[in-house]
Amino acid sequence: MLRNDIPVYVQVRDQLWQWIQEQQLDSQARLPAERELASRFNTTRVTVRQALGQLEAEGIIFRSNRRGWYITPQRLIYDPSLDIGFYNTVTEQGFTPSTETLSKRLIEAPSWLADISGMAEGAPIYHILRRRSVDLRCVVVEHNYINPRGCPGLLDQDTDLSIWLLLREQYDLVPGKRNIEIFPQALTGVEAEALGVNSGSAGLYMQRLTLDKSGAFLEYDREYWIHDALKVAVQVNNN
Amino acid sequence: MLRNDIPVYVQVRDQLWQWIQEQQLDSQARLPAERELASRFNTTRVTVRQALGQLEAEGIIFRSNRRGWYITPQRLIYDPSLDIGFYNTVTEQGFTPSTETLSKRLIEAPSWLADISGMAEGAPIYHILRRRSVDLRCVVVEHNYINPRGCPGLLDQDTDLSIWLLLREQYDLVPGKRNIEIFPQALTGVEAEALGVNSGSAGLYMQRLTLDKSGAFLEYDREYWIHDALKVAVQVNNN
DNA sequence: GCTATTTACTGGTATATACCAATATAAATA
DNA sequence: TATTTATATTGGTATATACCAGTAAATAGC
Repeated sequence: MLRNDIPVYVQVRDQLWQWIQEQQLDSQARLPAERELASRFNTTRVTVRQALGQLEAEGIIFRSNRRGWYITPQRLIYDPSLDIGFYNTVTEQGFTPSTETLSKRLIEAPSWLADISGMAEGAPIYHILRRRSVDLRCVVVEHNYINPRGCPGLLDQDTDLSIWLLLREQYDLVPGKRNIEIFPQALTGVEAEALGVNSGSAGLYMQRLTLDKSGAFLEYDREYWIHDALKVAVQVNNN
Repeated sequence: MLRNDIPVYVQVRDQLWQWIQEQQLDSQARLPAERELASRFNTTRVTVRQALGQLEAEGIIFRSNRRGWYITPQRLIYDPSLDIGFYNTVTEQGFTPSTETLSKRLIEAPSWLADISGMAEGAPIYHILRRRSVDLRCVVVEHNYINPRGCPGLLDQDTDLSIWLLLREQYDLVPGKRNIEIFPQALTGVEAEALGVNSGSAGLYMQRLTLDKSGAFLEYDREYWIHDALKVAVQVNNN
C-alpha cells in the first residue's frame, strides 16, 4: 500500500480525503480521533497530525479546541462592496447567523484612526466589537468605528443585527465610496481568543473605509475571518 | 527565562520575532539554521519548527526549499479591479518584477469554462500560463483564458509583459464589468510545484471574469498567490 | 583558472514516547 | 431528577532521535 517515493503524510492526507468523500460526511461531522487514525493508517500521531494540518489548510476540515476534527461547511459568499449585511447574506444562503456584541462604547479617535478617517485625533467615535457565527461556528470578529455625527444614540440600539440597516433606516445614512483591503493574515491575540482558535491559525483580514455621498467619513471596519469560512465576491464596473 | 504557563513554542516565536526586529534584518535576509536556533533556545528542532511555522503563518518569514528561512518582503499592494497590470504595479512600488510564460496555446473551451464565460463548449479560447516574481521571489501562478475574437494572433506576441496592455494598445479592447472572487486556499499540485513551495502551503486564490463594454466575454483568469505576498486593495463606488 | 566531484550543511520527513489541559462521559451524590 | 464529582478521552505540547533529499561550499582534478 505504502509507496516509497511519496511522503507518508501526503498518502494519509489523500486517503483521508478520499475516505471523507466516500463516507459522504455531512458538514460539521466529526472525524475519528487522531490515535484511531494513527493506528488505522499504521503510523504515528505526529504524522497523522501533519496530514490533518494539510487538510485544514485546504479548508476540508477544521478543528474545535480539544474536541476533535470536523468537516468544514461550505464557504459563505460575501460581497464587501455592498451593504447587505451579515445577517441577510447568511440567511439568503441557507445558513443560520448569530451575532454577539462583545463591547460598544464611545472612544476618542487614536492617531492611526484619525489618519485613516481624516477626523481629528481625540474626536469622539463609536467603537463596536462583535463576534459573528454561521451555524453556531464563530467565523469573524469585527471592529466597527463609526462617525457619530448623523447617528446620535446609535449605541443604545440593538447592534446584534445589521448596523448598515440601522444607519439606513433609522438615520438615513447611505454609503458612497468604499476603500477595501483584503489579505491573508494569521489570527493572534484577542481575535484568536474571541474566535476560539489557536494563536497563529490562518485567517483572512478585511478592512473597509466607507465615506458618505458627500465624501465625509462614515465608517471604518476591521474584520478578522477564519480562513476557510468565506469567499469574497466583488462586482466592479470601471469606466 | 522560561515560563511554565506559556507554551515553549510561543515563547520561541515571540523571542525570535523580537530578535528579528532588534537585528533590523533586511528583506530576504537569512535566519540562522534550525539546529542553531534549537540550541540557542535550548529546545528541540521540532519545537523550533513549530515556532517558525507560526511566524510563517503571520507572514514574518518564509522558507525556501531546503535552503533556509528568510525575512518576508513587504506585501505588494494590488488592485484587481483595474487593468494596470502586474509589471506596472510592481515597479511603481519599487520592486523588480519578472514573468515567465510557462505555456500558451489555443484550447477548446471545457464545460466549466463554457459555463463561466457563456461561450459554447469546445469554442476556441487562448490559454496562457504564467509565473510571476517580485525581486526574484515567485509570488503567483496565473491562468489566463482569453476570447480570441477581437485579438487574433495574440499568442504570437510577447506575453512576458502585460496582457492588458496588449489588449488595449494592439487590439483596442477595454474591460467593462468585472466579477472578482477571492479566498484563502492552500497551494497544491501544479501551482505549488510551479511556485516552488510545498504542497499544502497557504495561498490566496483570486479569479476574475471580465466582460467588454458590450457585455461579451473578454477574459477569465485564475491566480494562485503566495499567502504573504500581496494585499488586495479595491476601490468601489456603489450608486 | 576552470570544471567536476566530493563533502558538509540545510530543511523535510518519520518514529516512539510522554505528559498536560480541556472536554465529554459516566458515576456518585444530593 | 438534578447536580456534583470522578474518570476516560481528546487534542495540544514537548523531547529525543534518525535518516533522507536537496543545496551550497570545499576540494580535487584538469
